[in-house]
Amino acid sequence: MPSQLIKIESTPDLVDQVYRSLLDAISDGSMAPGARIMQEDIAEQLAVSRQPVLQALRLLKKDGFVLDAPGRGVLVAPLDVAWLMQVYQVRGALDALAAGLAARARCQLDPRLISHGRAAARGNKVKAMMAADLQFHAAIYAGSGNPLIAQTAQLHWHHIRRAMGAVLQVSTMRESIWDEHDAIAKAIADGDEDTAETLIREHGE
Amino acid sequence: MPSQLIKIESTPDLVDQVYRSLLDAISDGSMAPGARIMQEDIAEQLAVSRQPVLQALRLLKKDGFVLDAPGRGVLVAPLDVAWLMQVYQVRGALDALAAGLAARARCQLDPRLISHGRAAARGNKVKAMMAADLQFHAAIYAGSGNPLIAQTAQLHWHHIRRAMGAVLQVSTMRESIWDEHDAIAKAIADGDEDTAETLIREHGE
DNA sequence: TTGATGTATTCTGTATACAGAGTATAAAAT
DNA sequence: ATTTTATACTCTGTATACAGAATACATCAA
Repeated sequence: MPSQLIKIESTPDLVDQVYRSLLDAISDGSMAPGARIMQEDIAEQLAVSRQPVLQALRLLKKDGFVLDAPGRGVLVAPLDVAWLMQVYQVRGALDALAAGLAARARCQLDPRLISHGRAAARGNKVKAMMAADLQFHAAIYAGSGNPLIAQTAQLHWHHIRRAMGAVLQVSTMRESIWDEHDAIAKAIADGDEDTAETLIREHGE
Repeated sequence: MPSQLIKIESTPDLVDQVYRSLLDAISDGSMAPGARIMQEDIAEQLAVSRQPVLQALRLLKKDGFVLDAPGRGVLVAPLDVAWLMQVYQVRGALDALAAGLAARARCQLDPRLISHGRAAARGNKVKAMMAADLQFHAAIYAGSGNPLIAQTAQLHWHHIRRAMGAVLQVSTMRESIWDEHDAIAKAIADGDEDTAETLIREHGE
């Protein structure tokens, strides 16, 4: 054996690539809600056959990002306020669970997450703010020791990201959010489950 | 217009049928954990081409019921104790959320759910017990007014069903469970959010 | 007998081909 | 002019075909 070799990354599976590509486009709004999706168009744009596109669309359908339009193929799911509230509710419950578990594990979150978040909040790039927010929450998911939480919540974040990009509620993205994040991180580090859960619940508005 | 017509049920989509068929087989244990899945075999058994099978397997992979076995296709996900604990944790959080929301809505659960459950608990058919249990919890999900909860939790129940069927922990399926269910239903009907949440958390062991 | 190498088989993923369902358009009748 | 009907077109879902990757087996050498 020579020195340790880096593991070869698994095949770049076309279906997966198409899935991510479409998910990105839908999340960042470049595919408008309600827009009709035609397999052939996508396939041509991505230079693949319709087969991977078909499969990717089915995955997105399962996630709720596209809807069946019985006679006309599929549509990008419209942004429904009620639906979004439901997403927030579920994500809130997952956040609370994760925060509690992370607190029990006395997980020490990287302080840079918060300082970077504050820096982003002072800027005016919505994307950067959301990325920092997601990173903070993802760190809590990771700290919970339950990867299923991250897996489930990740999807919800894409829905939220979509809504954020559309509504552009920059005003609500205040630095006060990072005060709350700071408090949450402290409670988790102190192993104070109840406080962590309560804070992150309130944080969810 | 004649009287209102019942909506026509959507096309019976082969992918969906294969998906359900496989999910059932995996959940009830007729496809053993760790068993290797060959697309061609499944396709032949269900009298369809490999195409729908391929897509159904991808959906199951996303759900965690089958795993990639890089060189050997896919295999039925082995029953991992750690994984199952994670599933329980997440489902517990969803249950608590649903119970709280249902309580806020002062949802009246059908009392027959509980009487049927007690009847099943006195019997010795594991399947009937689990079905009754699921029905009770599903009623809470429905009462929460947030369909996303039901959708998410449904998948977890399949994982649990799989584990139950394998371990056959009949002993824990006591009638005491239905006393707890009864108390939960009462708390929900009374609109007592905190009690409902607390009870269902404890109920989750 | 054990190890390694080359070959054949097997299985997956992607592309192309085909058939069915639905919509839209155009033409005809009232 | 409006409504109805027929025809053509478009798009999806399924089947078949093809190519590549990985494993298993067999053969050969030490």
